[in-house]
Amino acid sequence: MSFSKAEQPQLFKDHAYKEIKKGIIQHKVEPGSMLYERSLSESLGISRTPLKLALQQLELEGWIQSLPRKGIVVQSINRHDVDEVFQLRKANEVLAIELLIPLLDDETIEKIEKVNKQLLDIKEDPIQFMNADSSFHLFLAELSQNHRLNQLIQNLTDHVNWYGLVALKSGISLDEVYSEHKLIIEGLKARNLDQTTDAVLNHLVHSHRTIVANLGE
Amino acid sequence: MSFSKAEQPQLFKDHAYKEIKKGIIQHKVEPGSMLYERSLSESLGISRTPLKLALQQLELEGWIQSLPRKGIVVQSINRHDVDEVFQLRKANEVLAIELLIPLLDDETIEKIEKVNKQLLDIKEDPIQFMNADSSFHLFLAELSQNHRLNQLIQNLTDHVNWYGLVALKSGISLDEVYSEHKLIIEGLKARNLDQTTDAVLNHLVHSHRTIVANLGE
DNA sequence: TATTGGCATCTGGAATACCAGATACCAAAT
DNA sequence: ATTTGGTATCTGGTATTCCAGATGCCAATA
Repeated sequence: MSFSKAEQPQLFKDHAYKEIKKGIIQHKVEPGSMLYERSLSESLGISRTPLKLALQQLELEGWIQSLPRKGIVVQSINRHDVDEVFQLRKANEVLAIELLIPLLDDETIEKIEKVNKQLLDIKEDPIQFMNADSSFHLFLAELSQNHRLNQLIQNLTDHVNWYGLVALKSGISLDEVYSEHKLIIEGLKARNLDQTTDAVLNHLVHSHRTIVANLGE
Repeated sequence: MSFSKAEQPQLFKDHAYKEIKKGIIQHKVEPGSMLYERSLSESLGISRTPLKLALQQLELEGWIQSLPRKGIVVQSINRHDVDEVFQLRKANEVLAIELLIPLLDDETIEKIEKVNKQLLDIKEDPIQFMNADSSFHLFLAELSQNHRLNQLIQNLTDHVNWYGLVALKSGISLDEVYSEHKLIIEGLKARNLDQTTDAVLNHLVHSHRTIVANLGE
C-alpha cells in the first residue's frame, strides 16, 4: 500500500507563516508597528531560520516590509492599496467566472449554494462572517481550474479581510452579502456570463465602498 | 544631506534569486531536473541560509518545487501551465490598459513608441529579442500605477519568456511582433479602450498559439 | 532466487554562532 | 550650550553545525 497524496510534512515555516498572518489579519499587531526576528522566534518557539522563510513569504505577499538591519514593519493600510487590491480582485474574479461557467454542472451549483448558506448560521462574530464570505469566493476560484488564479484570489481575499475587519465590526449587513451572493448564483444557474459578471462586480464594488468608507483617513 | 531613496543594500538572496532564475529561463537547467542546496550554494559562493530564501521565492513564483528532504525539482513546462499563464496575462494586461489610458499624455506615448522601436535594432539574438518584447509589456504595466499588478505581469512575462525561448530560437517573426505592438500604440493614441484591448488580446493570442505550437508534446 | 534488515550516505530542516550595519546615548571637547 | 566621537547594544545577514528523513546498496536469511 502507498500514499498517493504528497503527504507533505508539517514544516515550522508554514506554521509560523500562518500564525503571523492570522495575527496581522485579526489586528493583533497594528499596521505600521515593528516586529523583530529574535522576539518573534522566541514567542513562536522556533529558531530564526524557518522564521526567516515565513517572513520572506509574508513580505512577498505584501503583509510586511523587511528593512535590512533595522527590523520588520507591518504594512500600513491606506486608500491606494485598498484600491489596488480591488482593481485586481475585480479583473480576476471575473476571469474565474469566465473559466468556470463552461465547467459547471448542477451538482456543483448545489455545492455553491450550500457554501453560501453557511452565512445564515452566523450570529455576530465578525471573524466567522469573514471566513464564510471568503469561503464562497474561494470556492468559485477553485472551480476555475487555474491554480495560479486560485492562489492570487486567495491572497487578495485575505488582504480584503484584513482591510475590512474593522468595517465588519462596525456592523455590516449580513443579509445584503447573502443576497448579493444569491444574485451571482442565479447568473451561474443561467450559465449567463454577462449576468454573472455584473453580479460579481456589483458585489465587489459594494464591498470596496464599505471598506473605503470605514478607513477613517 | 540624506538619501531619500531606500538605498537597499545588495543582499545575497537577491543575487542568488536572479542568477538561478536567469539560468532557468535561458534553459541552462532543464525543466524537470534536480537542484541541490549544497551544490548550488557552492557554485554561487554563498551559504545555504540566503540561498534558501532565494529558493523559497522561486518556489512561490512557480519556478521550482521544493521536496522536503529530497531536493528541488525545476518545474516542468506543460500545456496546462502555459494556458494558465496566458489566461492570467490576458485578463491582467487588459486591466493595465484600462487603468493607464486615463493617465496618458503625449509625452508618455512617445516613450512607449521609443521602447517599441528597440525591437528594430535587434538582429538575431533571441534573448535580446525576448528582453525587448518584455520591456514593452512591462513599460505599459508600470504605467498602470498599480504596483501589485505590475509585479504580477512581470512574473507572468518571465514565465512566458521561459516557455517561449525555444519557440523564439526556431525563428519567430520579429516584424510581426513589432507591428502588433504598433496596433496597441494606435489604440492608446486614440484613447480608445476597446480598440486597444482588442489589439492586446490579438497579440497575446498570437503569442500563445506560437508557444503552444512549439511545445512539442 | 527472492526477500529482508541494517548501514552508509545522500538530502533538506532547524538551531546556533558570529559578523556588520544602524542607533541612541553619554561624556569630553570646544 | 553645542558639537563630536566613542561605545554599548540593538538589528538582520550570513556561515556553520547538528539532526532527521529518504534512499540505495549489500549481505544475511529463508
